[in-house]
Amino acid sequence: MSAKNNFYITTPIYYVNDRPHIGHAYTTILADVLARFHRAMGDDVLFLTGLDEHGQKVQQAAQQRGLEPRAHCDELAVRFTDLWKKLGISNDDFIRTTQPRHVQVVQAILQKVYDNGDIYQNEYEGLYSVAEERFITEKEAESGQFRDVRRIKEKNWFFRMSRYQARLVEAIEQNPGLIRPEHRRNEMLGFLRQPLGDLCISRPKSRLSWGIEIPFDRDYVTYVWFDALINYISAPGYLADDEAFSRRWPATVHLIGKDILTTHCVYWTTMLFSLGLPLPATVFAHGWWLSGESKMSKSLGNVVDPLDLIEQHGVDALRYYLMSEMILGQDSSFTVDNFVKRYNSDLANDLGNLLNRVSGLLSRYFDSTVPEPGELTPAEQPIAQAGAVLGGRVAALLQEFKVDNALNEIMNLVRSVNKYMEQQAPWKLAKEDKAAAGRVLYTAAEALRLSLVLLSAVMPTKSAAALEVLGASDSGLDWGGLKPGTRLQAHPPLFPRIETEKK
RNA sequence: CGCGGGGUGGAGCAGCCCGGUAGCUCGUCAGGCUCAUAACCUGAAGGCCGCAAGUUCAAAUCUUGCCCCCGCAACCA
Repeated sequence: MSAKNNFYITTPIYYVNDRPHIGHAYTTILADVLARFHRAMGDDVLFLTGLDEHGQKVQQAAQQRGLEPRAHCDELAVRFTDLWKKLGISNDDFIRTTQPRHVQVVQAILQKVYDNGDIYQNEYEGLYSVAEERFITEKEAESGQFRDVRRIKEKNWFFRMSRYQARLVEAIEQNPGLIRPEHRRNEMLGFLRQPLGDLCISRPKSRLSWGIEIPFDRDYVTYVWFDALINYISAPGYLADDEAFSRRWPATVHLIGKDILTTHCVYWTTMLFSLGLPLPATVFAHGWWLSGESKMSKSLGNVVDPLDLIEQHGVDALRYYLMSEMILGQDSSFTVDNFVKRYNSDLANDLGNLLNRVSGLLSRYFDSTVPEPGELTPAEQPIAQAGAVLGGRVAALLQEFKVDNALNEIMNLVRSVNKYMEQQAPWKLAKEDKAAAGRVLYTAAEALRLSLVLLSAVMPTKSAAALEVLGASDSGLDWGGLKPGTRLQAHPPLFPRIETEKK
């Protein structure tokens, strides 16, 4: 048995104080695309996502709804898992921080870190908002959005994060791939130029009861982030299944939004240092979806619900749009207008229409059967060559998280096939030189097949459907996967054009 | 001088590290084709590459200064 490469990818575990929105969907789809691609390449994949269920805001959200926190979480958990099902998410595990398997590990880790001497008791002093019942940051206080702010002191437990600052800086400097994209890495290095304080990791039960009890002090529960981050190791079996854990850890990539960079690059890494565990290979922070020009936020009421688009145009179209439109590591603007444009030009006009052209011509002139490829002429060379190397190019780009570039590469092949069809005009050739027409149609169909195989990670449903039309369901990335003599299936348009009203 | 990223035809991006015809997708206009989902193909218009100075035979690309936009500045998920 050959050892398969471990590919362990995580999304953040989502905080259940609100229902899922496009941001959650994006991160999870991105992880899903990478997971599917690596599975197809034969890697041993663990794709983990889940929910972060403890903490103040969950407690408050539950209270407002007149529910017990657990009942509130259970209800929202269904919303998330339902959405993942609709989005075609192929996660291998789904962790909830209230699960015993997680709680046990968190408590064991707290004890372990405490025994290491990395946890100590001290007074926490900070600005406290009586109205919000929580500590707020200087910046939040300056915003003037909090009433009854006063400076108070509170006894708490602290994690000796400062002890690992030098080691962390060294790790980041020595490993350019640890934090990506690069400007986020710079951001963290800049942040770490300041002395790092210790992290307050407890909350007194008197003001927050919904959390994991600290094993050596029952008057406190664990600060949510200390609890939540541990999911990345509790799920694959830390302290529970050594064999499985050693196979999985360190994670290949933690996929996160840019808003939780510090928690992952500073809190989490120093926690791992304290535990004596290696750091993940990569923490990748993507940008945000903006609604037009402005940030998407509940208070602005401009949050896009992914479900609406799925119902209207299908999951794969949404997945394709999100993956192709978001430029690596940057913010992107989400508008229905852009969605429609991209759908029509890429999916309907270029890809779907090409399938129609090819299958229509094969139906008319070749009795819906894949013809013989024949001898390739100089006209076919560029197509065949591009097709042969495309898989490698896509893999290399995905390695760099350049999903948008990878999709563009694939669509370039599709576009070049449309061009090739125009130049070769198999609908004319069919009447004069049947073999030549067969060669052209075989080449076009084969390039299309390859494109579809590579698009499978992004559009699993539509790609599978189209490959079935070509009778090439489980074909690979080598040129020539399409077998002459195979019968084509009839099919409706793959991506019906979205008709927009004329202006 | 807190740290960092960015300003390229109407929109979104690439090119900048390793100076030398400014590229791609969408949009606009014209033409072609007619196998196809009014789809496809070809061509054109449209840019003093944020501003200024410098280095150089030559700068979007290197140097300096300035202007503007954005992110970070922790214990909030």
